[in-house]
Amino acid sequence: MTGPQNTPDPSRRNEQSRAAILTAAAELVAELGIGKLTIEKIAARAGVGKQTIYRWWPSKGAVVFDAFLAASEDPSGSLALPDTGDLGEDLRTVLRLTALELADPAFDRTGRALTAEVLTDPALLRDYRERLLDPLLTVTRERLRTAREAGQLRADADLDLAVELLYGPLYYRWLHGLGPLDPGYADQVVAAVLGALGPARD
Amino acid sequence: MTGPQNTPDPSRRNEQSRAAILTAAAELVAELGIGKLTIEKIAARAGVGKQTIYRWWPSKGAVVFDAFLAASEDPSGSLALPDTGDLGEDLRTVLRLTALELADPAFDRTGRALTAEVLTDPALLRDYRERLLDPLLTVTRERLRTAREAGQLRADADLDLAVELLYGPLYYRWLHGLGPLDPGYADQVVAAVLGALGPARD
Amino acid sequence: MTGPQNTPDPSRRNEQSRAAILTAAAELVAELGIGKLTIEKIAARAGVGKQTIYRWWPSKGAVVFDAFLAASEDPSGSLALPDTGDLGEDLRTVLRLTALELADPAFDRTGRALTAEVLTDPALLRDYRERLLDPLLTVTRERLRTAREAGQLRADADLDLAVELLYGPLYYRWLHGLGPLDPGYADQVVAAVLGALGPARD
Amino acid sequence: MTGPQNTPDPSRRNEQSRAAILTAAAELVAELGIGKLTIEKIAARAGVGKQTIYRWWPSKGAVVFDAFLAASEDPSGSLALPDTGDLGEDLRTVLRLTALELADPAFDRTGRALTAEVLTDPALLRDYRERLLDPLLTVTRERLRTAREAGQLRADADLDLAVELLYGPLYYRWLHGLGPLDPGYADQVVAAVLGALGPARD
DNA sequence: AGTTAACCGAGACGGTACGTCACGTCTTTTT
DNA sequence: AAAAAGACGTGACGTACCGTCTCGGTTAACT
Repeated sequence: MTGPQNTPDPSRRNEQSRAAILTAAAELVAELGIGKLTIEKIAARAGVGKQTIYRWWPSKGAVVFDAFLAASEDPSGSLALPDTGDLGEDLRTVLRLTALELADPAFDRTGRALTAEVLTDPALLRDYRERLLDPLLTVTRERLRTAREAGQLRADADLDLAVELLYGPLYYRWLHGLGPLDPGYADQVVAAVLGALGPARD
Repeated sequence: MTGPQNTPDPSRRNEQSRAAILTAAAELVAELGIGKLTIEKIAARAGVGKQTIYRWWPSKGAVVFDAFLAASEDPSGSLALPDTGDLGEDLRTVLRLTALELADPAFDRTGRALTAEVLTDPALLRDYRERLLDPLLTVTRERLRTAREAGQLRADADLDLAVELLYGPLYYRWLHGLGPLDPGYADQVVAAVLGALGPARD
Repeated sequence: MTGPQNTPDPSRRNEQSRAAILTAAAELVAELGIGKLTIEKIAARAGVGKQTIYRWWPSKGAVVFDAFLAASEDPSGSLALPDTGDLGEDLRTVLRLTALELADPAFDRTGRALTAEVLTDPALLRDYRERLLDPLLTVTRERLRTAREAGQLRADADLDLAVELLYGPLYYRWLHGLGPLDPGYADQVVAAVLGALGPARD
Repeated sequence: MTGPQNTPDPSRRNEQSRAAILTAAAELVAELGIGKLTIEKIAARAGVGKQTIYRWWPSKGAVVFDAFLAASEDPSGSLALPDTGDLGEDLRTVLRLTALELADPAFDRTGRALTAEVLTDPALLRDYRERLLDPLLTVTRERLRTAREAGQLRADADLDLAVELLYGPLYYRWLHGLGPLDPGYADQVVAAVLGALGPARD
């Protein structure tokens, strides 16, 4: 699923095997971390031949990534930010949730492993962008655009910059373990961004 | 060097071997990336026994990290931000340099590999914090503190937040390949931070 | 063909596939030897599904053996030794031809591979005996019997022994690479057998 | 041990591992035959890494052959034929023993497997010749030479031929399962050879 | 003529073994 | 005592084939 590189005819694919592999991968990455995870262990746990994994995925990282996606991808297909009319409130809601997820110890190991994998493998990064990151950034940007049109942001506010100012610091703090990722921090970041890009105050 | 845990008597250490190992590691990580790098290849290239590496370093990542440090650590021992009196100018200088380094394709592979390693190995992260990141954040914070005392930032500006607002977006953009890391972007970030935390405009 | 054990209805068999398989097997065994030969390669070269091979043959050796037979089996169905009336001359003719074939480098690899297969697989050995070896030994024995009745061999000559004295040494020399398999050697063997079992000389 | 091709420094070899490997190979070939025997099973049974096998032997056949040799090679270093002065008696002794060994069902499987391996692998055949077959043929030839000098064989008897006339038929009968390998058969062969190459009877 | 059953090509599947690589430990010899 | 060298047990790699199993598609033979 990760890449449409040169996989065989997908219509002949065994759906049970695919699901068993993703389940096994998800369990094992939580148990062992990605470093100790091996294709052989995934195959064994899934009750599947190794070749069945190699046939459909190009790398260990791709399997794990798919397993992660299978669990987290919004099945409804649509990702949406709240829009109460109050930009600050909406952004606080989103960033608080983001902070909460990053702060979850259960997420930490998997998240770091996946991040490391994604940063290091250009193909995975592309996939990650397309399937998770870009959609998130886009809906955020759209929420900001609505706000800008409503005069809640400066008319010349750069929305790409705004988005990175929102998520970048959280991510930075999380990866480097610089401090607590609590709702207060999320609020601080939102306040700073609004202070920087909100309507002129004089 | 990375882990001062329970290494043997360092006074008997062979300095030539140490240097050869770090040089070989640096070369190999540039040639192969960290994934294809192995202790055996480092030993072979350095003309050194494997045990000599295992004796002094706890992991492959630690060797690479040391090799990276040996090349980049400020030998003068002191890291400093410029202080021209104009905070904006000084921050632009620093962030432009940071952006320049991140944008350097030669740095990209090594930087990503190292980042992945560091994020994934708590011991390495600690080391990275102590020897590279914290000093950088500290000098930045100190420059901001000076500025705050000079009235160039709000009196209630949170300096930890400020630092993360500065570096976070660059890092975020770099890791995810979201856009160009050019001087203009650095300037935008600085402007936003000053807009958010600068003295009240009314 | 090899095993009439429990194969499906032979009337529905696709003759083109059968021929393509035997041809492919013969080519591949010459190119690769029997060790590197695989059912999958035969199927691929013959443009045939693997199941079509498994349906009709019990083992790789059986396919190869059939391929060999298809090429060498006397299609006239009758194998005969010359009978000029002079036993020595007739035996020399046969053994010289046998030596010639064994000495042919093109035969060497295939012959050895097939021999190894046959010696090792009792079912194949049975087949080999029935379809190739026994007929040969029988006609040889019959020629000797005629000669014995004509007084050219001792009346008490053991014909089974005689046959093995004729073929055994050639085979032994060939398999072990003990010396040249030339007409002279064939003649020597014949002379020895006639010396041993010919009519008493006193 | 089989081939001095490009193995590492033998002085550093672990003798315990070597012995364990040969023992395991011998046991397994008797239990499973050579076809079902695998390097992995040998390694597992011997409690040894696969690499330790690959380091010292070039092929599965070579290991098995070494195992066979280790068990059967005359440790005294000298192989000898009896010499009672009566050639017929001495040859009967040897051929009867040979027939006995070949007829032993316990030897049959291993012997056939080994023979197949040896016939098929030129390097193994060379080894087999040098270490087992040639010494046997040589001592036999020497016994015949002594007899020829004593006038028990024709002066012009070809000793290479004689040797092949002795062993060839036994081997032929054994490999093809043509008949019983009993002392009587051995005696018949000896009688024939003496009849052919013994002193002229008129 | 329509149905049915077998063969056929293709190739995915759960497995086993391959031969290689690197791990981290160890032993031997040299410096 | 540290170091170069490298054999060792371990275990994972990614590949090759095994023999079995669907899956459509043809191709007889039998209603």
